[in-house]
Amino acid sequence: MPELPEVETIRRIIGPQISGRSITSLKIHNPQIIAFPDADTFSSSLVGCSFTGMSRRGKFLIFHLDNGSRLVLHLRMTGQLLVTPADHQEEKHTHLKAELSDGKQIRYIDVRRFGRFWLLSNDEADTVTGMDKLGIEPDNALLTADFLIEKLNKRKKAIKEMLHDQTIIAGIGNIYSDEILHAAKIHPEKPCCYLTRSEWKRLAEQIPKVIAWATEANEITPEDYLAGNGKEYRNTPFLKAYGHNGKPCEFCGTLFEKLTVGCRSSCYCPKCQKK
DNA sequence: CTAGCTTCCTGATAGC
DNA sequence: TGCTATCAGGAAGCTA
Repeated sequence: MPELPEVETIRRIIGPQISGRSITSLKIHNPQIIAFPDADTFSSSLVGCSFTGMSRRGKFLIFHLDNGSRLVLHLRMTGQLLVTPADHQEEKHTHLKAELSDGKQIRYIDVRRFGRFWLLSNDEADTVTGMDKLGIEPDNALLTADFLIEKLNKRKKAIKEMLHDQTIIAGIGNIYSDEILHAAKIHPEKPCCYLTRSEWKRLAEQIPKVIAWATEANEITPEDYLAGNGKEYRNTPFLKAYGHNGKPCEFCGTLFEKLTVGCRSSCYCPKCQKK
């Protein structure tokens, strides 16, 4: 379940390890992970390309190539991205392996195979990946109480569900919606149309704050990242709300309770986050 | 336009 | 011990 902070961590770790290297060969073990174009075209187009850098948009990772095309990856639930020495022990569920010009390999591992790759030539639009529909990044200065009110004030849906809507703010998933709502002291089930102005204001403040904090908490060396096979770096031990059912709230000591909101598990403090 | 439902997938865990 | 049921959840695609 990598969300924005985890995806950003991956970008910071992997980006410098691939920049300037080219792909000398590529093997796709499971074509299902290639969303566009077909696996054969994907493969033959990539071989010989050189990476110029890596960026991120919401939960999408974007590899920039020297011929102007972009390799896009969404990790969904269980995707893992590694740069490894050639002789690194191969993980189960490795679906793609690319040899790099420096002798290392890029590997994509995904237990549940929800993750997807796209290869966009330089004239291909973002409609192919759906990135065109993404909302603003959490650190965008446009993210104010007024922005949230304009987008969400009339909606009846629970605020927790709306935080997951990637077309409004990109990058928030189930972990950080719990963290953000706890930090902003808002009940996850509260319908958007009942939020007060001061609650919208707290949300607008806490969204970038929580995401920035989590990104820093995630910091890791490339060595430790590889040792954990690209999945054990996640900041679960630092979280303050997600998965804290039965544990005390850091603000008031009240025990967290569990709730299902829109088919998603949710932890909240019943005293700080009143409905 | 919104809302609700289903699909994809495997591994960990709970219950019997 | 060994089996089955449930849950984890991001996002697309569908219907109403």
